[in-house]
Amino acid sequence: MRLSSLADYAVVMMTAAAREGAGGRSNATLLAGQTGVPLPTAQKLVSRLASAGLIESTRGTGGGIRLARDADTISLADIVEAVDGPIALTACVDGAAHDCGLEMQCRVRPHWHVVNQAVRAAFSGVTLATLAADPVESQVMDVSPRPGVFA
Amino acid sequence: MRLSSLADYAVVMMTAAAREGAGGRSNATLLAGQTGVPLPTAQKLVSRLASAGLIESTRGTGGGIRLARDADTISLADIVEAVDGPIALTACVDGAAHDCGLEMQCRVRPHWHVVNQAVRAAFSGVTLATLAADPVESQVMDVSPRPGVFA
DNA sequence: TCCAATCGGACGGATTTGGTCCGATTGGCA
DNA sequence: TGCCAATCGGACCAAATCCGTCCGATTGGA
Repeated sequence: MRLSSLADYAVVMMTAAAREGAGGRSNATLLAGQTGVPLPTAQKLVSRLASAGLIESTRGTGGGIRLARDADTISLADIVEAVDGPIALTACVDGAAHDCGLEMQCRVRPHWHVVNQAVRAAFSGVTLATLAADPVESQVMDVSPRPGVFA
Repeated sequence: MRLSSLADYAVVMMTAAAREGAGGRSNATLLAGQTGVPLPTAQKLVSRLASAGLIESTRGTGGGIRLARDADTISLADIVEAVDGPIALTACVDGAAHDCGLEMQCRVRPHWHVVNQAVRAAFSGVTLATLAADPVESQVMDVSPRPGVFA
């Protein structure tokens, strides 16, 4: 039940990218410097995030990356799935690969689907805009929904 | 974001053990036969589950294992944490080990705590009694639209 | 007292993950 | 128009973790 390091890094990098503003451009080298992620790893993540359609990348001199959508339309689930693949607690829940090996008419399986959806909902409920918000406010009261909260 | 195979097996085995009834005794060999889990692996799991206090094991001839508590007081979170360790999405959320490596005053960290709690709640909400219940009932409540599928 | 049955911990192999490097592509500049 | 610099994109390799197996320790019955 632990998130992969790559996914963790990706979230941090996307948060840094979001702080550049809507049209602000950045690049892998810059993000690596801001976040502390090793540069080669940052490059790999940029590649994956671009493939998933979360960021747009332009090559060549003066190129860089840019958020493909607004920050409030990108959820934590999007980022994690872009790096780690679909959020699937067990092999049963994702469509493919039913080589469960366990003979019996698995009684547990239908329940996994419910749990999996709950987990995914927890990730989908957090947007990148929330993550990029001022840390002071979010640090003090996170769960309580104060009125007029940025985002 | 995938559960370990060991944890998956443990859930299946605990479900099988719960179907033995409150005071019903079983053993690692029997559970392995019922669930399809390889015997050595089943033994390892029994060991861990006993250490966590979820089951009580007695050695010697005629020994075996037995649920330490009622099935409705054992949650999915208990089983998973007994095998995989604490449910912690990142290294930040579990108390120890703050060797994050990332310099900056991590803006993302306070949010991880919220997500982690939500995930843990999803696991805590499902009891072993629910898992051991008649699959027909749980199947109806399930999202799976097609009738009479599984396996 | 001996024997059989069961749990408990230790070891080795295998798959996945994470990190690094080099090539392909593009825009700017002389 | 040709060259060069900067950037992304994919492939390779090492490391760590996870899974499966085996053997020893312990206990109750005959």
